[in-house]
This record gives sequence, C-alpha cells and structure tokens, in this order.
Amino acid sequence: MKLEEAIQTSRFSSEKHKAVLNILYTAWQLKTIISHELKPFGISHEQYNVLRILKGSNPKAMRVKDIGTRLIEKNSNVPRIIDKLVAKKLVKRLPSPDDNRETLIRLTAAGMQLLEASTRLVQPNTIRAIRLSEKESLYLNRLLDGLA
Amino acid sequence: MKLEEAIQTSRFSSEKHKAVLNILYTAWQLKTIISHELKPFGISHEQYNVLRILKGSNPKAMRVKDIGTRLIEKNSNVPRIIDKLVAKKLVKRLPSPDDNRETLIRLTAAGMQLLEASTRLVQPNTIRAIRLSEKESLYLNRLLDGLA
DNA sequence: GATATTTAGATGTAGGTACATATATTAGCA
DNA sequence: TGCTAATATATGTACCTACATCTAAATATC
Repeated sequence: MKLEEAIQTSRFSSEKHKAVLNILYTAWQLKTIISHELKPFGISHEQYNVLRILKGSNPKAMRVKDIGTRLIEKNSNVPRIIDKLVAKKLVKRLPSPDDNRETLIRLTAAGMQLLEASTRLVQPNTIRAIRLSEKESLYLNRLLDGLA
Repeated sequence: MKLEEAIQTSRFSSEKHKAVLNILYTAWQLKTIISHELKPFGISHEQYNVLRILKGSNPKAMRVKDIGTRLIEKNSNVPRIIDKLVAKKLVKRLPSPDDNRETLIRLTAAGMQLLEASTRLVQPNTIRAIRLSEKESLYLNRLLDGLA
C-alpha cells in the first residue's frame, strides 16, 4: 500500500519530508512481513537476527559485544535476547578463556536446525514480497547509503 | 554511516536483500534522530506523532480509532499512548455524543504549545540530517511507493 | 604493586509493539 | 422485540528498545 493511503494524508511539506515517512512506513511493513513468516517457528525477528549472526561464525562462538555491533538496531539489548534463546536451547553461553568479563555465545544443533528451516521459508517469502527489480534495488541502495 | 560499515558485512545475497536491510537500518537511524530531538521535550516519537495527528483536526476532537488509522505503525496501541499524554495533560479524553463506545481525544492548550515548540526544532533538524536533494527524495519516494 | 579507569555483561525501569481477550455498546435481523 | 453479531476501546502478556546503573574483571597510571 502506498504511503498516502496508509496514513491517509497527501500533504507533505516536501519530498524530503515524505521520504522520511516513507522509509519509516516501508520498514514497518518489512518488519511485519518478516515477523509473520517467523511466527510458526516461535522466534522473534530480533532472535532470528541473532541466530543468523551466530551462524556466520559457527562453529566458533561469538562475544555478546560482537553480536551487538552486527545488529541493525544498535540499542538492542543483546544479553536479554540471548536469555530467550538460551531458554529455548537454541544457543549456549560459554565462559571466555581470554577474558572473564566476556561471555561467548554459540549456536546449538537445535539452533542451527531451526535457523536453517526458518531461513528456507523466510528468505524467499520476504524477497518475493518486495516489488522491486534488482536494478531498482541497486538505485534504492545508492540513495539510502549514507542518507542519514 | 553506510550499511556495510554499520552491520560489518559486505556479503548480501542480492541487491534486493541488501535493500531490505538498508531500509530497516535507515529507518532505525531516522527514529533515533527524531527521538533524540524530542528528548528535551519529554515525549516519545510515538506520542509526538499522536499529537501531530490531533493537531490536524484541532480544535475538533478525534476518535481513538481514527488516530490509529493515521499512524505509520499500524499495530500501535493508541489507548496506551493516549494514557501517557493524558497523564502529562497534553490531551483530554471526552465522551462521544454519537456513540458511547467511542472516546474522543482533543489537544489541550499545553499540548498544542508543546507540539508547536517541539516541531519548530524537530522538523528542521530532522530534515537537515537527511543528505538527499528534493530530486533524489522524489526518486526514493517512487521506489518506495508500493514496494511492499 | 596499589589504585583509578575502562570495559563487558547483566539488570532495572519506562515506554513501545504485537496480539489475544474482555467489556460495553451499537447495529443487524429473524 | 429480542437475540446475535459487529464495533470501539481498554487491558493483559510476551518481547522489544532506550538508557541508566551495577558488578566483576581487565587495563592504565602513578
């Protein structure tokens, strides 16, 4: 749905102002689509993102801190997302041999399995929901890079 | 900051996939900027949006339901945002003469004053943070319209 | 080497989303 | 009319962000 219909307004003070609202609205739509796809797997979008980040270093464990730097939302409270994943036995907390302040996090077999199963569905369904060609996506990325 | 630096990755399965992450990241940046600007005024981004919507119909009161349809995030819990605004005496709940199920919401003088003062700062500072020309914004809007 | 500073992570709190459900009231209709 | 269905709002719960603060441990500085 176009922004105008979605928020029932057609008066924007400038294209720039409209762009701000448009980005916020589109992001909300995307989050909604992704969360909906993840629902059958019993994990939230944020939990999914953490699992994906962990997969990148698997089987090596990652520090909580390094997970945080790779998340899109920089103020995410990583320890608490980890709590939820630990409770579901999808990840494991390990002591760090290098530094006792650190906690290392590693995917469990169950975590890897759930991640792969969910990604097989979520990824293509999300991509399919985006009505943009690769070329248009490239333009969009150029406009967004360094926008803010 | 560009997406690649922000999430420390340069591997995306497609431009389309990158576009999804880029929209989510840019929206997070914008929200952060706006929330930061609003901090001195003691209201959240969501509370600010509700105030702005109410201003559109002021001095006529609005139904809770109609406020909801104009918000960008469609699952926002409007009654609870109203609770916070009522507590700060920025809006008032009124009974509806037409339908006793409805609650009508109206800006108070204090609400109008805070809205105007905050908008004078937030609006230009947010717009200034966006490094896009009007022409680029127009292209961006075309790409985003009906993207999802 | 002892003390101060910094860092990593966990935790507390306020406010938010997403979604299910409760409550009151209105509309629909046999 | 009287009953059912739909509607408007409020409320409960789980999980999230934003941000302050706490604790333990490592690093820096004298």
